[in-house]
Formats: sequence, structure tokens, C-alpha cells
Amino acid sequence: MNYWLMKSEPDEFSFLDLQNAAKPCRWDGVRNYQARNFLRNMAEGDLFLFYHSSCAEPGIAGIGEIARSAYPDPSALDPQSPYFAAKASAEKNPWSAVDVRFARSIKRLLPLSELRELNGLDDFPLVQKGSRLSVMPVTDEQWQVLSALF
DNA sequence: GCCAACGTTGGC
DNA sequence: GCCAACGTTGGC
Repeated sequence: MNYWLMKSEPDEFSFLDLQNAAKPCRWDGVRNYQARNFLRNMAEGDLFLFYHSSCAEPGIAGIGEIARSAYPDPSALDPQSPYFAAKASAEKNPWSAVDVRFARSIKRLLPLSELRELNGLDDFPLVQKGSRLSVMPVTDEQWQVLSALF
């Protein structure tokens, strides 16, 4: 099983939204090739850190689980969607989505500022200067470091 | 709101 | 293929 981190703006979709959802939620709108490639490497049952970005308290809010592995992202074909991709077609849709569900809560939000202080996360893209990846892998070692705070 | 850093676009 | 211009991300 692999571990991941995925960013979401809580104003749009928060960890609480995921927790309160009655069924799996689609994680769509990823429009970066590197992030998309990580999506495609996800398997049902993988766990991910749900990260809140672009908000008052950026940080890890909780833990989710991949409920369905990657499939073509329907939002790329929807002209009404903010994620509409004009160059995509049903035959050739380069973008992927996964479905996710709530896995477990953590004791408190783990703020980015605190994550920067931890030892063992130097190679973690989240804390690297200039990194904007919205989907990234988490190594077993990094997960171990973080799980001490869950 | 600012701005650094990055990714993408498009002319050449 | 280069690279300037532009748009986006995302912390602060």
C-alpha cells in the first residue's frame, strides 16, 4: 500500500466535507501532469493526507482513503465546470480523477509551519521551497514521522 | 493584497 | 529548441 498527500482549498472541499459525505467523493480538477501521474499510481485502499491549502491555517486536516483508482476526469469535458479542458475529448481525455472516502480523523490540524520543523521531511515536496505540487507521494518513513502526531 | 516560484504558451 | 510573457499556486 502507498501513501499520498493531496491538497484542497477547504472553502471548496474540506476534510469535514469528506467526513460528512454519505458516499465516496470524486477528487477531480487536477490539471498538472506530474500530479496527474501520481493520481494514476494510486490504488484502492491507499491512504492519503488531506491537506488544506490557500486558507488561514494551511496544514494536514485528516486522513482519507482511495475508494476508486484513476479514471478519466469528467470535469474536463464539462463546459460548465471550472476545470473544463477545451482540448480534452471523450476519446482523448488526458486528465484523471480518483474517488476518495473518509478514513480517520487526527487529533488536531497539523499546520505547515509545524511540519517544517519536523526532522525527516527534508525530501517531502510539501515543505520544499517553491513546490506547488497538489498531489504527491509520501514515503513510509515520512508517514512514520507524521503519524507520531496523528 | 503581495509576490516568489513554477508551469504553460506561443513566436521565432 | 529557446525563451519571454503570461497565468496560476499558495504562503504570508
